[in-house]
Amino acid sequence: MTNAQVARIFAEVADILEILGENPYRVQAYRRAAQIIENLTEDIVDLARRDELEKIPGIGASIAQKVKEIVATGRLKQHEELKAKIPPGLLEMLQIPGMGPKKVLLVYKRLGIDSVQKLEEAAKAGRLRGLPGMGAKTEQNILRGIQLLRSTRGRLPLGIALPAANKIVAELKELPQVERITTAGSLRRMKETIGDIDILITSPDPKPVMDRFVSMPMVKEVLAHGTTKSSVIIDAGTQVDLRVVPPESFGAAQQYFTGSKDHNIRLRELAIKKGLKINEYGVFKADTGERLAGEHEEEMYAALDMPWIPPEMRENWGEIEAALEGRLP
DNA sequence: GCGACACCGCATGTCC
DNA sequence: GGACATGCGA
DNA sequence: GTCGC
Repeated sequence: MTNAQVARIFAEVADILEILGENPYRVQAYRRAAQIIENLTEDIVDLARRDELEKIPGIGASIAQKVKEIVATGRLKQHEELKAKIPPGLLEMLQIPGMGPKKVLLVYKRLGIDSVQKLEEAAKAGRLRGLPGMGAKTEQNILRGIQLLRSTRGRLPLGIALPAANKIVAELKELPQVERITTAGSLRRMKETIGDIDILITSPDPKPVMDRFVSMPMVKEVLAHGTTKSSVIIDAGTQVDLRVVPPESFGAAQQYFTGSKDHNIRLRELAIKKGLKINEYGVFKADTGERLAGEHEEEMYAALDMPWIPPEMRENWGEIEAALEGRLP
Protein backbone atom coordinates (compact mmCIF):
# COMPACT_ATOMS: atom_id res chain seq x y z
CA MET A 1 0.00 0.00 0.00
CA THR A 2 1.60 3.24 -1.14
CA ASN A 3 1.03 6.78 0.08
CA ALA A 4 -0.59 7.60 -3.25
CA GLN A 5 -3.07 4.77 -2.90
CA VAL A 6 -4.06 5.79 0.61
CA ALA A 7 -4.35 9.40 -0.49
CA ARG A 8 -6.61 8.42 -3.34
CA ILE A 9 -9.05 6.69 -1.02
CA PHE A 10 -9.39 9.77 1.17
CA ALA A 11 -9.71 12.04 -1.86
CA GLU A 12 -12.58 9.92 -3.11
CA VAL A 13 -14.24 9.92 0.27
CA ALA A 14 -14.05 13.71 0.18
CA ASP A 15 -15.60 13.89 -3.28
CA ILE A 16 -18.46 11.57 -2.39
CA LEU A 17 -19.21 13.34 0.87
CA GLU A 18 -19.28 16.60 -1.03
CA ILE A 19 -21.80 15.30 -3.55
CA LEU A 20 -23.88 13.98 -0.70
CA GLY A 21 -23.93 17.49 0.74
CA GLU A 22 -21.90 16.76 3.86
CA ASN A 23 -20.48 19.45 6.09
CA PRO A 24 -17.93 21.30 3.92
CA TYR A 25 -15.35 21.36 6.68
CA ARG A 26 -15.52 17.64 7.05
CA VAL A 27 -15.06 17.33 3.31
CA GLN A 28 -12.13 19.67 3.49
CA ALA A 29 -10.54 17.68 6.28
CA TYR A 30 -10.53 14.52 4.17
CA ARG A 31 -9.29 16.37 1.13
CA ARG A 32 -6.49 17.97 3.07
CA ALA A 33 -5.53 14.67 4.66
CA ALA A 34 -5.31 13.13 1.19
CA GLN A 35 -3.04 15.91 0.03
CA ILE A 36 -0.84 15.69 3.10
CA ILE A 37 -0.45 11.94 2.75
CA GLU A 38 0.35 12.22 -0.92
CA ASN A 39 3.09 14.75 -0.26
CA LEU A 40 4.55 12.90 2.69
CA THR A 41 8.22 12.06 2.30
CA GLU A 42 7.92 9.15 4.67
CA ASP A 43 6.13 5.86 4.06
CA ILE A 44 2.65 5.99 5.55
CA VAL A 45 2.80 2.27 6.40
CA ASP A 46 5.87 2.86 8.56
CA LEU A 47 4.24 5.79 10.30
CA ALA A 48 1.16 3.71 10.99
CA ARG A 49 3.30 0.95 12.43
CA ARG A 50 5.08 3.35 14.71
CA ASP A 51 1.76 4.89 15.68
CA GLU A 52 2.95 8.36 14.73
CA LEU A 53 0.15 9.35 12.36
CA GLU A 54 -1.49 11.76 14.75
CA LYS A 55 1.72 13.71 15.04
CA ILE A 56 1.12 14.98 11.53
CA PRO A 57 -0.76 18.28 11.56
CA GLY A 58 -4.09 17.82 9.79
CA ILE A 59 -4.40 14.18 10.78
CA GLY A 60 -6.39 13.53 13.88
CA ALA A 61 -7.69 10.52 15.75
CA SER A 62 -10.40 9.67 13.25
CA ILE A 63 -8.31 9.67 10.10
CA ALA A 64 -5.36 8.01 11.86
CA GLN A 65 -7.70 5.17 12.76
CA LYS A 66 -8.86 4.89 9.16
CA VAL A 67 -5.29 4.86 7.86
CA LYS A 68 -4.59 1.95 10.16
CA GLU A 69 -7.61 0.14 8.78
CA ILE A 70 -6.38 0.68 5.22
CA VAL A 71 -2.88 -0.47 6.04
CA ALA A 72 -4.18 -3.56 7.80
CA THR A 73 -6.92 -4.64 5.40
CA GLY A 74 -6.12 -2.86 2.16
CA ARG A 75 -9.47 -1.15 2.14
CA LEU A 76 -11.69 1.26 4.05
CA LYS A 77 -15.18 0.14 4.95
CA GLN A 78 -16.54 3.69 4.98
CA HIS A 79 -15.16 4.21 1.49
CA GLU A 80 -16.86 1.11 0.10
CA GLU A 81 -20.15 2.07 1.68
CA LEU A 82 -20.00 5.58 0.30
CA LYS A 83 -19.15 4.35 -3.18
CA ALA A 84 -22.26 2.21 -3.15
CA LYS A 85 -24.37 5.32 -2.60
CA ILE A 86 -23.67 7.08 -5.87
CA PRO A 87 -23.03 6.02 -9.48
CA PRO A 88 -19.31 6.02 -10.26
CA GLY A 89 -19.76 8.43 -13.17
CA LEU A 90 -20.63 11.27 -10.82
CA LEU A 91 -17.07 11.39 -9.51
CA GLU A 92 -15.80 11.68 -13.04
CA MET A 93 -18.22 14.52 -13.75
CA LEU A 94 -16.91 16.31 -10.68
CA GLN A 95 -13.51 16.51 -12.39
CA ILE A 96 -14.92 18.73 -15.13
CA PRO A 97 -13.89 22.34 -14.55
CA GLY A 98 -17.05 24.29 -13.85
CA MET A 99 -18.95 21.28 -12.55
CA GLY A 100 -19.22 21.34 -8.79
CA PRO A 101 -21.08 19.03 -6.45
CA LYS A 102 -24.30 21.01 -6.77
CA LYS A 103 -24.49 20.86 -10.52
CA VAL A 104 -23.45 17.20 -10.62
CA LEU A 105 -26.22 16.27 -8.24
CA LEU A 106 -28.72 18.49 -10.04
CA VAL A 107 -28.27 16.90 -13.46
CA TYR A 108 -28.25 13.45 -11.93
CA LYS A 109 -31.44 13.93 -9.96
CA ARG A 110 -33.39 15.77 -12.60
CA LEU A 111 -32.16 14.10 -15.77
CA GLY A 112 -30.58 10.88 -14.59
CA ILE A 113 -27.22 11.90 -16.03
CA ASP A 114 -24.53 9.73 -14.49
CA SER A 115 -21.57 9.94 -16.85
CA VAL A 116 -19.49 12.52 -18.68
CA GLN A 117 -20.68 10.96 -21.92
CA LYS A 118 -24.36 11.48 -21.08
CA LEU A 119 -23.66 14.97 -19.84
CA GLU A 120 -22.03 15.87 -23.11
CA GLU A 121 -24.96 14.51 -25.10
CA ALA A 122 -27.47 16.39 -22.98
CA ALA A 123 -25.55 19.65 -23.27
CA LYS A 124 -25.29 19.30 -27.04
CA ALA A 125 -29.00 18.56 -27.28
CA GLY A 126 -29.82 21.62 -25.19
CA ARG A 127 -31.50 19.56 -22.50
CA LEU A 128 -29.62 21.21 -19.66
CA ARG A 129 -31.10 24.67 -20.06
CA GLY A 130 -34.28 25.03 -18.10
CA LEU A 131 -32.78 23.42 -15.03
CA PRO A 132 -32.64 25.95 -12.22
CA GLY A 133 -29.53 28.09 -12.57
CA MET A 134 -28.65 26.76 -16.00
CA GLY A 135 -29.02 28.46 -19.34
CA ALA A 136 -27.58 28.15 -22.79
CA LYS A 137 -24.36 29.72 -21.61
CA THR A 138 -23.90 27.15 -18.88
CA GLU A 139 -24.30 24.39 -21.45
CA GLN A 140 -21.50 25.88 -23.52
CA ASN A 141 -19.32 26.20 -20.44
CA ILE A 142 -19.87 22.56 -19.59
CA LEU A 143 -19.02 21.42 -23.10
CA ARG A 144 -15.88 23.49 -22.96
CA GLY A 145 -15.04 22.03 -19.55
CA ILE A 146 -15.35 18.50 -20.92
CA GLN A 147 -13.00 19.33 -23.78
CA LEU A 148 -10.60 20.86 -21.32
CA LEU A 149 -10.70 17.80 -19.10
CA ARG A 150 -9.92 15.56 -22.05
CA SER A 151 -7.10 17.69 -23.39
CA THR A 152 -5.36 18.52 -20.14
CA ARG A 153 -5.69 15.28 -18.25
CA GLY A 154 -2.56 15.13 -16.20
CA ARG A 155 -0.28 17.96 -15.26
CA LEU A 156 2.57 19.25 -17.34
CA PRO A 157 6.17 18.55 -16.28
CA LEU A 158 8.02 21.69 -15.19
CA GLY A 159 10.63 21.01 -17.84
CA ILE A 160 8.04 21.62 -20.52
CA ALA A 161 5.94 24.28 -18.83
CA LEU A 162 8.86 26.52 -17.87
CA PRO A 163 10.22 27.11 -21.39
CA ALA A 164 6.69 27.70 -22.65
CA ALA A 165 6.05 30.25 -19.91
CA ASN A 166 9.38 31.97 -20.52
CA LYS A 167 8.57 32.30 -24.15
CA ILE A 168 5.23 33.94 -23.43
CA VAL A 169 6.77 36.29 -20.88
CA ALA A 170 9.52 37.25 -23.32
CA GLU A 171 6.97 37.97 -26.01
CA LEU A 172 4.81 40.14 -23.76
CA LYS A 173 7.84 42.00 -22.43
CA GLU A 174 8.41 43.39 -25.87
CA LEU A 175 5.21 45.37 -25.68
CA PRO A 176 5.62 48.95 -24.49
CA GLN A 177 2.31 48.70 -22.60
CA VAL A 178 3.71 46.05 -20.26
CA GLU A 179 5.33 47.47 -17.12
CA ARG A 180 6.00 44.82 -14.50
CA ILE A 181 5.58 41.15 -15.33
CA THR A 182 5.93 37.93 -13.35
CA THR A 183 4.84 34.33 -13.32
CA ALA A 184 2.93 32.93 -10.35
CA GLY A 185 1.36 29.65 -9.28
CA SER A 186 3.02 26.26 -9.07
CA LEU A 187 5.32 27.26 -11.90
CA ARG A 188 6.88 29.98 -9.78
CA ARG A 189 7.08 27.57 -6.86
CA MET A 190 9.04 25.24 -9.15
CA LYS A 191 6.82 22.25 -8.52
CA GLU A 192 7.69 19.16 -10.53
CA THR A 193 4.41 19.36 -12.41
CA ILE A 194 2.28 22.35 -13.29
CA GLY A 195 -1.50 22.55 -13.53
CA ASP A 196 -1.68 25.82 -15.39
CA ILE A 197 0.51 28.82 -16.11
CA ASP A 198 -0.27 32.14 -14.38
CA ILE A 199 1.19 35.41 -15.55
CA LEU A 200 0.65 38.80 -13.91
CA ILE A 201 1.38 42.21 -15.32
CA THR A 202 0.78 45.86 -14.63
CA SER A 203 -0.19 47.97 -17.56
CA PRO A 204 -1.68 51.43 -18.10
CA ASP A 205 -3.23 50.20 -21.34
CA PRO A 206 -3.97 46.47 -21.23
CA LYS A 207 -6.01 46.03 -24.38
CA PRO A 208 -3.13 45.67 -26.87
CA VAL A 209 -1.44 43.29 -24.44
CA MET A 210 -4.49 41.10 -24.19
CA ASP A 211 -4.94 41.16 -27.95
CA ARG A 212 -1.37 40.08 -28.46
CA PHE A 213 -1.67 37.39 -25.79
CA VAL A 214 -4.70 35.65 -27.29
CA SER A 215 -3.24 35.79 -30.79
CA MET A 216 0.14 34.21 -30.07
CA PRO A 217 0.89 31.40 -32.52
CA MET A 218 0.95 28.73 -29.81
CA VAL A 219 -2.60 29.56 -28.71
CA LYS A 220 -4.99 26.77 -29.59
CA GLU A 221 -8.15 28.07 -27.96
CA VAL A 222 -9.25 31.31 -26.34
CA LEU A 223 -11.31 30.74 -23.19
CA ALA A 224 -11.66 34.34 -22.12
CA HIS A 225 -10.54 37.66 -23.54
CA GLY A 226 -11.20 40.57 -21.21
CA THR A 227 -9.30 43.66 -20.11
CA THR A 228 -8.32 42.39 -16.66
CA LYS A 229 -8.09 38.67 -17.32
CA SER A 230 -7.61 36.47 -20.35
CA SER A 231 -7.26 32.69 -20.55
CA VAL A 232 -6.02 30.54 -23.39
CA ILE A 233 -5.12 26.94 -24.05
CA ILE A 234 -1.72 26.52 -25.70
CA ASP A 235 -0.61 23.65 -27.86
CA ALA A 236 0.73 21.62 -24.96
CA GLY A 237 -2.90 21.50 -23.76
CA THR A 238 -2.11 23.78 -20.84
CA GLN A 239 -4.23 26.67 -19.72
CA VAL A 240 -2.47 30.01 -19.45
CA ASP A 241 -4.03 32.89 -17.51
CA LEU A 242 -2.91 36.49 -17.91
CA ARG A 243 -4.09 38.99 -15.32
CA VAL A 244 -3.68 42.74 -15.20
CA VAL A 245 -3.39 44.14 -11.70
CA PRO A 246 -3.06 47.70 -10.36
CA PRO A 247 0.58 48.74 -9.77
CA GLU A 248 0.03 49.33 -6.06
CA SER A 249 -1.21 45.74 -5.72
CA PHE A 250 1.34 43.97 -7.87
CA GLY A 251 3.27 42.46 -4.98
CA ALA A 252 0.08 41.40 -3.25
CA ALA A 253 -1.26 39.72 -6.37
CA GLN A 254 2.08 38.06 -6.97
CA GLN A 255 2.04 36.71 -3.44
CA TYR A 256 -1.59 35.65 -3.64
CA PHE A 257 -1.45 33.87 -6.98
CA THR A 258 1.86 32.17 -6.21
CA GLY A 259 0.27 30.30 -3.30
CA SER A 260 0.32 27.61 -2.27
CA LYS A 261 -3.25 27.81 -1.15
CA ASP A 262 -2.35 26.33 2.24
CA HIS A 263 0.53 28.76 2.63
CA ASN A 264 -1.86 31.66 1.96
CA ILE A 265 -4.41 30.40 4.44
CA ARG A 266 -1.76 30.20 7.16
CA LEU A 267 -0.61 33.72 6.32
CA ARG A 268 -4.14 35.05 6.52
CA GLU A 269 -4.78 33.40 9.85
CA LEU A 270 -1.58 34.94 11.12
CA ALA A 271 -2.60 38.35 9.78
CA ILE A 272 -5.97 38.17 11.50
CA LYS A 273 -4.26 37.46 14.82
CA LYS A 274 -2.16 40.58 14.31
CA GLY A 275 -5.22 42.70 13.55
CA LEU A 276 -4.40 42.79 9.86
CA LYS A 277 -6.09 41.68 6.70
CA ILE A 278 -4.39 40.19 3.65
CA ASN A 279 -5.94 39.86 0.22
CA GLU A 280 -4.78 40.00 -3.36
CA TYR A 281 -4.67 43.80 -3.14
CA GLY A 282 -2.41 44.24 -0.15
CA VAL A 283 -2.00 44.11 3.60
CA PHE A 284 -4.42 46.35 5.49
CA LYS A 285 -5.18 47.24 9.08
CA ALA A 286 -8.36 45.42 9.97
CA ASP A 287 -9.92 48.34 11.85
CA THR A 288 -9.01 51.41 9.78
CA GLY A 289 -8.39 49.72 6.46
CA GLU A 290 -5.09 51.54 6.17
CA ARG A 291 -2.84 50.05 3.50
CA LEU A 292 0.47 48.75 4.80
CA ALA A 293 1.83 46.89 1.80
CA GLY A 294 1.02 45.70 -1.68
CA GLU A 295 3.34 47.07 -4.30
CA HIS A 296 6.19 44.67 -3.64
CA GLU A 297 6.07 41.12 -2.41
CA GLU A 298 8.77 41.64 0.21
CA GLU A 299 6.60 44.27 1.92
CA MET A 300 3.80 41.79 2.25
CA TYR A 301 5.94 39.53 4.41
CA ALA A 302 7.61 42.44 6.12
CA ALA A 303 4.20 43.72 7.21
CA LEU A 304 3.80 40.43 9.06
CA ASP A 305 7.25 40.81 10.65
CA MET A 306 8.91 38.12 8.65
CA PRO A 307 11.48 37.88 5.91
CA TRP A 308 10.47 37.19 2.33
CA ILE A 309 9.95 33.48 1.82
CA PRO A 310 11.24 31.98 -1.42
CA PRO A 311 8.38 30.65 -3.59
CA GLU A 312 9.80 27.13 -3.60
CA MET A 313 9.25 26.94 0.15
CA ARG A 314 5.66 28.16 0.27
CA GLU A 315 3.95 24.86 0.93
CA ASN A 316 2.89 25.26 4.56
CA TRP A 317 5.41 22.73 5.78
CA GLY A 318 6.55 24.97 8.60
CA GLU A 319 8.22 27.67 6.53
CA ILE A 320 6.07 30.39 8.11
CA GLU A 321 7.13 29.43 11.61
CA ALA A 322 10.72 29.20 10.43
CA ALA A 323 10.52 32.65 8.88
CA LEU A 324 9.03 34.15 12.02
CA GLU A 325 11.86 32.72 14.08
CA GLY A 326 14.42 33.85 11.56
CA ARG A 327 15.63 30.36 10.82
CA LEU A 328 14.85 30.10 7.16
CA PRO A 329 17.54 28.06 5.49
C1' DG B 1 -16.30 20.58 25.40
C1' DC B 2 -17.09 24.04 21.97
C1' DG B 3 -16.72 27.20 18.11
C1' DA B 4 -14.05 28.41 14.12
C1' DC B 5 -12.38 26.81 10.08
C1' DA B 6 -9.66 32.95 4.72
C1' DC B 7 -11.33 35.94 1.79
C1' DC B 8 -13.39 37.27 -2.16
C1' DG B 9 -14.32 38.04 -7.36
C1' DC B 10 -16.30 36.46 -11.29
C1' DA B 11 -19.81 34.43 -14.13
C1' DT B 12 -24.31 33.23 -14.56
C1' DG B 13 -29.03 33.24 -13.75
C1' DT B 14 -33.15 34.95 -11.34
C1' DC B 15 -36.14 38.16 -9.40
C1' DC B 16 -38.38 42.50 -9.23
C1' DG C 1 -32.05 47.22 -16.36
C1' DG C 2 -30.20 46.59 -11.92
C1' DA C 3 -30.06 44.38 -7.36
C1' DC C 4 -29.49 40.00 -5.53
C1' DA C 5 -28.38 34.91 -5.02
C1' DT C 6 -25.70 30.94 -6.11
C1' DG C 7 -21.93 28.10 -7.65
C1' DC C 8 -17.28 27.82 -8.48
C1' DG C 9 -12.46 28.22 -7.83
C1' DA C 10 -8.55 30.09 -6.18
C1' DG D 1 -12.80 16.20 10.79
C1' DT D 2 -9.16 18.92 13.15
C1' DC D 3 -7.47 22.44 15.79
C1' DG D 4 -6.99 25.87 19.52
C1' DC D 5 -8.98 27.98 23.42
